[in-house]
Amino acid sequence: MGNNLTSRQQDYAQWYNDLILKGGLAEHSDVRGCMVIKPYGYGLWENMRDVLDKMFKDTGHQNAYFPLFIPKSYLSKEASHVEGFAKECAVVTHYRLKNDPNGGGVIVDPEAKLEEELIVRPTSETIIWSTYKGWVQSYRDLPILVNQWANVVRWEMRTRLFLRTAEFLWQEGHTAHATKEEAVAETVQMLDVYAKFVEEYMALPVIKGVKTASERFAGAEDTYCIEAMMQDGKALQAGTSHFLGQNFAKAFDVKFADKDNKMEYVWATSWGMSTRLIGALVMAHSDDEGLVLPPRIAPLQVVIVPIYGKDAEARQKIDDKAAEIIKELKLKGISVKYDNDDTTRPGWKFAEYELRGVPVRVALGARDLENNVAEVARRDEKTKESVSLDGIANHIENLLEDIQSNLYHRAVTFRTNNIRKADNWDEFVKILDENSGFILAHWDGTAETEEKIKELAKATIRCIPLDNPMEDGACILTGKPSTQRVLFARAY
RNA sequence: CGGGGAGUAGCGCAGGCCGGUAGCGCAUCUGGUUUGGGACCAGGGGGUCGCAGGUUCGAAUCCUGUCUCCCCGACCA
Repeated sequence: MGNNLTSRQQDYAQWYNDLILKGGLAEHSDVRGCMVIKPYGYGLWENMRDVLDKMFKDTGHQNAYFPLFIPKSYLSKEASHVEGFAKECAVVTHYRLKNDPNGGGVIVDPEAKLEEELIVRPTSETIIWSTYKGWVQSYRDLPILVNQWANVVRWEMRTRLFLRTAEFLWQEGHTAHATKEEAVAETVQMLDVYAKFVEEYMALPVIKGVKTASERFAGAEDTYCIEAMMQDGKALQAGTSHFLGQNFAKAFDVKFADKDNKMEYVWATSWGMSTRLIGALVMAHSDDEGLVLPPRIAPLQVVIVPIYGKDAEARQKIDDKAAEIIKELKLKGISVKYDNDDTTRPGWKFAEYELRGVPVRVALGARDLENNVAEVARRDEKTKESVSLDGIANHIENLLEDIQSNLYHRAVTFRTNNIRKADNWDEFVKILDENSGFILAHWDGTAETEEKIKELAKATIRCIPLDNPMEDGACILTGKPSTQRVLFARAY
């Protein structure tokens, strides 16, 4: 054996990198901080995208597309928004190249300087709200429920495949509403959509909550989030939904006449989920043998490996039986590959498909056919069983669902075992150092204390959980009174 | 952007201190035997040593610059 993967124990960060690269999801590009998403990784993204897209449409949203470039002046129209993004913007200053008169290849043509520089979108609120201004006159034009699938660029200092890249793929929903209540309801609804998607399809339990002021999106009144736990106990934000109040409507002067013919500013939301979630998926379920992918979004759900012998006739029988099984599986909408490539041997294939996280593997040999069985192996638990060929497609269909739910429950158990309460500073620090994971603790509610804790313990408030029970207590740092525990963790 | 490490065949690495024209394992190609957990035998191909300068009769090796990646910090989805 020997898959040359770094184990989680050895070096968690290296293990993650190995999985992404050797699992065939992505690789580094020639451009700093950018990655190439390979077909297998993109297949994963397509499945995630398709499911979410349907969920968006089922909640009344439509897709649209806005430009990659944003005039520089737009970004500065909303004060906290520009402050939040200014430090990581790529800027287009020229529109033409020319041959270097000194023979040094092509150079930027200094004659072709843009009058107004363009920002490559780090997010699209500004360009969208400047557009919405023209779309809204009356309450009858509302709500606007639009989503776009796009790439965005944030010039990050330090990048990691999927988790943080300079360019990434995402979706961003941007909605406009007549009332505050409606906008808040939309914000919460989309948070629920994300939570449902991540839990039911990614098999990853999340905690829904609201961000503190300092962790809030630049330009938002409230930022809601779902937080997931990785196997190293660190938190990863899996999706965000923002209630933007009237901030962008005011910045871009988007008003509407209500039923009483009074002019009002529009209420806004925005919400996003990105390719970063692929990183979360990898870190949540995979093991030292490779990727472990939830069946519902795995690019390939089942692989069938024939075990050939010398006998050509027996070989044909295996192919025929495999074709039958494949036909049945496809009728059930299950994706399946028959790997009868004769240049690699079965053992090699077993290891390879484990590395790639294919949920179910079926091995079929002459010996099996004699007994009317096949060997069915599940990736999540790495167990094998002999299954009768009669009704094997049904068996596999059930097995896929079982794997999906097992992954989810495994992740829930892990998270439950790694959420702890801390009632004073010593406990807090001890848990972070010895156990990691999430910590529920009291906080006095001030940004100063939050900042101090971050500085001292490198842990941040991930969120104030929704439906949080009220409980009197004392802040773990200052001892000042607090009415509820908030969720702390070290985070990606 | 600061600190540490690294770039030599598709992948993983040795060689470097002490300069003399590049090697190992895996992969690949051909032929054969094989096939129930990363097969074996025989033969073959593949590298401007990250890039650009410099020193030298001669540079993978020494010097300078530069780019990229990884790890740890500061910043963020």
